This record gives sequence, structure tokens and C-alpha cells, in this order.
Amino acid sequence: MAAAVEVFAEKGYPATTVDDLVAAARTSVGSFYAFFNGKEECLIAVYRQVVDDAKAAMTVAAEPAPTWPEQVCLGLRELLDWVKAEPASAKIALVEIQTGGPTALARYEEKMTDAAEFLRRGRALLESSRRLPDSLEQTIVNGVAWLLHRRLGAGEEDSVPALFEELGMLILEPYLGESGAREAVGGRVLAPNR
Amino acid sequence: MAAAVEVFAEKGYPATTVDDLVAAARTSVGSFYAFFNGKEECLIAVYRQVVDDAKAAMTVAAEPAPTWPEQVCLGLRELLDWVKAEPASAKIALVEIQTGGPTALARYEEKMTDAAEFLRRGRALLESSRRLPDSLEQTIVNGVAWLLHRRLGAGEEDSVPALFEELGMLILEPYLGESGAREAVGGRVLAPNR
Amino acid sequence: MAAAVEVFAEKGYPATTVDDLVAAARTSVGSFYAFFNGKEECLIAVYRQVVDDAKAAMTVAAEPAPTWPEQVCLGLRELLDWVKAEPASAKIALVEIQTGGPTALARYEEKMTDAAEFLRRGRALLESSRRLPDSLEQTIVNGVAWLLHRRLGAGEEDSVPALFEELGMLILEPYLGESGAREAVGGRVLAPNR
Amino acid sequence: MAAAVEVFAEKGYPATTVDDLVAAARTSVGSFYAFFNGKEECLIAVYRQVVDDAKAAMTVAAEPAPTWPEQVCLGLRELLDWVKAEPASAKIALVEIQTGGPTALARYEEKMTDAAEFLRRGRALLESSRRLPDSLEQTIVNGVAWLLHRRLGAGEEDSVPALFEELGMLILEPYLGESGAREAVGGRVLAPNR
DNA sequence: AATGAATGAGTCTTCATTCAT
DNA sequence: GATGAATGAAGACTCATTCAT
Repeated sequence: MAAAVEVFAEKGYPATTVDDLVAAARTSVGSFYAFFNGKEECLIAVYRQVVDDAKAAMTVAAEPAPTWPEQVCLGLRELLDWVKAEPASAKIALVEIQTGGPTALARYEEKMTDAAEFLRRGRALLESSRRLPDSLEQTIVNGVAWLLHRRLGAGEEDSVPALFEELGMLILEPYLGESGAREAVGGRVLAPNR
Repeated sequence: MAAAVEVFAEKGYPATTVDDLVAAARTSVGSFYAFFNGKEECLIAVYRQVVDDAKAAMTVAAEPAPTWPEQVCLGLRELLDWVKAEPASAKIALVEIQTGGPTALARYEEKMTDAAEFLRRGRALLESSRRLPDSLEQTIVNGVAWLLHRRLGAGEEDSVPALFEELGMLILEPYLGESGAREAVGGRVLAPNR
Repeated sequence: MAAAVEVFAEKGYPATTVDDLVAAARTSVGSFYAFFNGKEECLIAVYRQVVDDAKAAMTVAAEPAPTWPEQVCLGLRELLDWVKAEPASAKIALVEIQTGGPTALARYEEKMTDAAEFLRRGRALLESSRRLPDSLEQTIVNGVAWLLHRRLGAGEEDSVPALFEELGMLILEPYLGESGAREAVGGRVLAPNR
Repeated sequence: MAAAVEVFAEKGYPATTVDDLVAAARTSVGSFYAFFNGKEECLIAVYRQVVDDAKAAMTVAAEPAPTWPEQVCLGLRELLDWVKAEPASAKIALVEIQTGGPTALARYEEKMTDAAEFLRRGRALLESSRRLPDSLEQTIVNGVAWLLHRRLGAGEEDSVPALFEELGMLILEPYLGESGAREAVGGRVLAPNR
């Protein structure tokens, strides 16, 4: 599995052959097919593991926090650190899985929906007068994924943790307003609009 | 090209063979290679055409409007109508292009950036005190694309135009605030948060 | 061995894998190779056992009879009953063995020749003026095998014992003539030719 | 097709690979699959051609004869000559087709039934008192096929035409009786029973 | 300019067999 | 003696691409 992560991340799912996977894992073709029913199933299994790992790390990091905005911030920081620490895994979770066919895509959508569900809890904090579009969370979650995706695609994973303030604002502002969000994120006032 | 749109949309780029394209276009393999250097180049050409068409339609629809928010609304409505009217084209522009390899993906990113650039003009309307995250537009643009992508994947293109109010709010709220955005969109007060 | 009979009969020799045999026999691959040198040898061993069983049963049934025609009739009836009672074994003896490669085919030919040898004894009963083609017995033996093969292939093993009169006539007529054969078979006059 | 005949006959259907066929035919794999959907379909096509050729030759040879026994004799002689002249084709028609899986086997059974139908016409010549077992023709046809099969398996195709008298007797005796059959076959009295 | 027959490298996948435990 | 994980050779089949006509 560890080897598969590297290979998929490096060559991309469609260009990866079973032989590549086998060679990287120092196994034999037969053993590969004893584990997985094929290349696609392997990708999905790898995806599941990678996402579960990341999710567990985020949960561990975020759970102690008493309030939702703090949980969001801690989870986000953990996520960004994870992307920097394990860019190959992140690439699979954010990029390659989307090229793995319908089943893989469905798994991706499930996970994105899970994440959106979590953000949705922030609506409980809204002033009663505020109305948010129904698909806001889907948009935010996907937007963050996309930004990370692009950084990874450009090999700029080291710059990812520095996105914390910006992404924190992006996520929290609809719920807390600009000043509330900035307070939670703990950041200074951003540079003025260009 | 028209035939290629249908075939790519129906079978998906990776599963489409050159023979499929040739058969649908009632041409010969030789002619295909006289036009395109290969399957990937064909996808990219199709993508370019499809996106240019959509963009032109949106421009025509939006340009007469005197203000940026009105342009956004008109352009958005045009986009949603286009998705419903030409789901195959929309599928290529939003889904299949992402499975077309690095070059295709780069083209997609370019176009998404173009769209974000347009939205960015809205920052000129902000009260001077407001500060928006730098990547806000990228997020919005990609979020909208993702929502449409999911509808298309589920075969629900007919429901797309009904998303107008919701997406309009999503796009304009950061720039105009809740009430300003609602005014521009022309919608009634949304249902209260659940 | 018993398990192998069922598996070979159900899936056919070429489509049967060693794993199938091992799973059916609730053994391990290693044990399988301790018993047999390979799949083909397993088929041949199974064939040998199956044929020996059938032959023994026929001998037991036929031996008490004092005359050759009676022995033939008793043996034939026993054979037909055996086919009905153990269709899997019969399928191996009559069908699958022929797809088992050159060695297996040679074993099959041996056994068919043995059976022909037995029939050949009937020539001693011929009126001295009668001359029979040299390969008559080969033809008869193979003809009977073929008819049973077809019934088995069609899953009609239950109808096999009803073939007794017809096959009895087929076998004995050359030696005993029509009326002599009918007497031995004990049948009534057959339906007139169509 | 001609090349496939040779290869199938030489190596046997199961042991023949598509590459063997391609190499023998001096073609490419792609062309092979343009002609046939796979190895099995190739065998069946070859079988059909081979059988049609043989049947046509037999018909041409036999048709001029005015009576059924003469037709049988001329057709039989033609068949035996064909086996000697084209042993590879004969091997496919009589042996290899039986190892080609269920579909191939069904084709073989069809053709054997066709041949049996033809022989069945001989019943019209019977003295009214004679009764023949219903499956006699199936037995005869298969018996002849089996004898030829064995000769071919032993590489003794040259001796096949010499079987004419014996096989002629085998086929005709049930219909014409011993003397009538011998007259039709035109042979001398056979050697006395051993 | 158009055609489509021919190519063959490259893929996935199966399965008989071995051998360390 | 029994086990079954590991092996990798071998096979069927696909399809992007070429090029003679």
C-alpha cells in the first residue's frame, strides 16, 4: 500500500501499470492480485486508507478544542501540515482519485460530503437573521481541495501550511463574519485589497 | 467535433477509442489523424471550442448590463441554461477534461483562472474596510463547477437552471453582503436555516 | 478423488483449476501435489478409478450368467444404471477424459479397446458362413459411448436406462441376427420403421 | 485459414496460441482479431470451412450414382481419399473440434447428425420385416469417425483408403445384409473370422 | 484528400507449481 | 505431513497510430 501511494502519486493513476505497482512493492503479480481485484480496486483501497489516516489525524488534533471555530482551525492546520508532510498521499486523496473511474469518483464525493457535513454544524452559531446558501459548504470544501490540488500539482507543497490564515478566513467568514473569523484564525489584518 | 462531443460525454474520455470517434463522425481514421495529432489533442480541441462557445454566449448575454452584479447574474443564468441545453458539452467542459492528462488539466486550470479573474473585478465595489481572502474567487468558481459537475454526473441537468438564486447568492454575497446580493439576484428571502 | 470427480464433471477439465480441486477436497495445494504430480495426472487417476469401479460392477453383474449374450445384457444394464446413478463419474469416463491431453486420450483408447475385446468374443457364436468387418466392435463400443455422452451432455441421464433394448439390439444383432438378438434382450418387437 | 488448419492440426487446439496462428499466417495479432473474435471462433470457422469442403467433394462424387448404396460407396471412397490427401483438415474435423469447448462441440454434433440423416435414407430399402435400432446411424457415423480419428492420431493416414471395403461393409450391412453389402462394395469375400 | 487495412507494443489477468514454515 | 503465500511465465486481447493505395 505504501508503495502504491508513491507510484500512483508519481505517475498518475491512468499511467500506472500493475507492473509498476508490483515492482515498487517488491512483490509479484500474483500477490498483487491476491490482495486486490485489480488496479482500480487498489487505488480505492489506497484512497480509503489515506483519507482515513488524514481524517483520524484531524480528529485527534481538533477534538480537544471546546468550540467549533477552534476545532475548524486546529483541523485545518493539521490538514495543511499533513499535505506538506505527505504530499504523495495528499495527491491521491485530492487528484488521482478523480481519474479512477466512476466508483472511485463516488468514493471521493462521499468523503467531500462528509467534510461538508462537518462544516455545516457552524450554521448553529449564526445570528438568526443570517441566511446561507444551501450548497455553501460543498463549495467551500471543494474550493479548499482545489487550491491544495493546484499547489500539489505545481510541486509547491511546502507553501501549503502558509495558507492557513487565508483558508481559515475563507471557511469561517460566512459563519462568523469578517472580524469574528479573523479573531478565530488569530491572524493580523490582511493586506488591503490591491 | 460535434460527434466527438457526444462520444466523449457518453463514454468518458479514457474509455473512448479513436474508432468510436471515427465511427460517430462518419469519417476515416486517416482523416481523424489529418485533423488531430491524437486522441488527447482532439479532446483539447473539443474542450476549447465548447468553452469558447459557452463563454461567447455568456458575454453576449452579460455585456449589455451596466453594472458588474447584473453582468454576473445574466452571465450565470446564461451558463445554467447552457448546461441544461447542452449537457454533453457541459460534461466535457466540467468533467471529462479533468481526465485528459496533464495538458488537458492545464487548459482547464487556465479557463478556471480566467473566470476567477472576471469575478475579481467585483472587489472594486467593496467597502474599503472589507478584506477578502486572496483565493476567494478560485474557490467560488471551482465550487460552482463542482456543483454543476455533480448534477451532470447524476443526469440531473434539467434541475440546473433552478440553482440560479442559490449560486447567485453564493457568488455575490462576499462582495455585496447578504442584502445587496439578494437584491441583485432578485430573489425572495431564502428559507430560514434548518 | 471423490471431490475431483464432481469438480471435473461440473466445470469441465480445462476450466477446472487446481484451486477448485483443492477447495472442493478441503485440502491444501501442497497436499494436492503430494498426491498427484499435477492436474492432468489427477484427471487420469480419477479416470482410472471411475472406470475400474464401473468395470467391477459390470463384472459382478455379468459373471454369473452362463452365456455370452446374457453376460452382455446384464453388463449393459448395469452400465446404464451406473450412468444414471453416478452421472458425474460417467461424464468423466465418457467426456472429460477426451479433453485431458494426449496421455489421457491414450488411456481412454486403451479402455475402449478392452471393451471391444470383450465384445469380440461373440464372434465364436457366429454361424461359420458369417463374416464381420474387423473393426465392428470398435464401432459399436464407440457408438454406445457416444450416445451416452450426448445424453449426459444434455443432462438427460435419467433417460439412459430406457436405452437398454435399443442398445442391446445394436450390440447383439451382428452376432445373433435380429431374432436372436431380440430374444436375448427379451424385448418385444420394435416399432416398425418409420 | 489455411495456416490455421495446419497449426491446429499440429499442436492441437488447446496448445495453440494466437501468436502461433499469427506467426503461421504471417499476419499481425490485430489482423487476426479483425477476422475472428478469438481463438475459439477461429477454430469454428476453420471447422466449418473444412467440413463444407469435404461435404462438397463427397456430394460431387456421389451424386451421379443412381442408387443409394452406390452413392454411399462413392461418398465413402471420396471421404477416405480426402482424409489421406488432407490429414490436417481431417484431424480438425474429427479430433480437434471436440476439444474446442461447448460451442465447437455443438457444431460437431450437428454435422454428425447431418451425416446420420443421410444414412437413414437407406432404411427405405429394407425388407419390410427388418427392424433397425433407432440410433443405428448415429452409431455407425460415430464409429467411422472414431476409426479415422485413431488412424490420424497414429499418423497412419496413408492406410485410410484401404479401409474402404471394411467400412463399406460396416455401413451397408444393416440395410442390405451381408451379401447385398458385399456386392455393393464390390469386394471379394473377406478373410474368415480369426 | 480520403481511406481503412495492418501493425504490434503494451496491458491486464490467470493459474500451475514451488517451498519455507 | 500439511499448509498456503508467493511466484512469474504465459496468454488473450485492445487500440493508438501508420502508410500504401
